Amino acid sequence: MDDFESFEVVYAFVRTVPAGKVVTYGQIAEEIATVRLTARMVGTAMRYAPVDVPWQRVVGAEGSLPIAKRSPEMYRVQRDLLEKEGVAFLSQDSPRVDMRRCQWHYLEPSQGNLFDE
DNA sequence: CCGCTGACTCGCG
DNA sequence: ACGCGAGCCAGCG
Repeated sequence: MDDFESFEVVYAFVRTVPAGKVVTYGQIAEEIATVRLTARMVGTAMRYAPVDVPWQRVVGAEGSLPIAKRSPEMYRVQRDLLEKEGVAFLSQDSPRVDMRRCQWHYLEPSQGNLFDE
């Protein structure tokens, strides 16, 4: 899988996501305007991500972990990595990241301080 | 060129 | 809340 030159921009983007924060597949596809991407393609890019790319910080819409359906082992790995970096999950059984606290925004989230915490 | 395949997402029952 | 089907589009045989 060395033909995915366009995936480099995706990897570069993911490398900017700080530990403890996450972004979604759709968000990446949306925020990278230099190349046309779909969430599915971002998924493929993550599957073949180089070792220096924190792939675990890319999650599904609403904080889900889409890999869970295809591979329970990978789900466990991703969840462990995220919890180790301090990412909060909504509950033990529900595999959902607390997006309100952990989603990382490349652009300004908005001008208003939302609910804060 | 055609058809199938996804670390996805959204809308509907 | 949850499964299902449809849309998505670059790669690959």
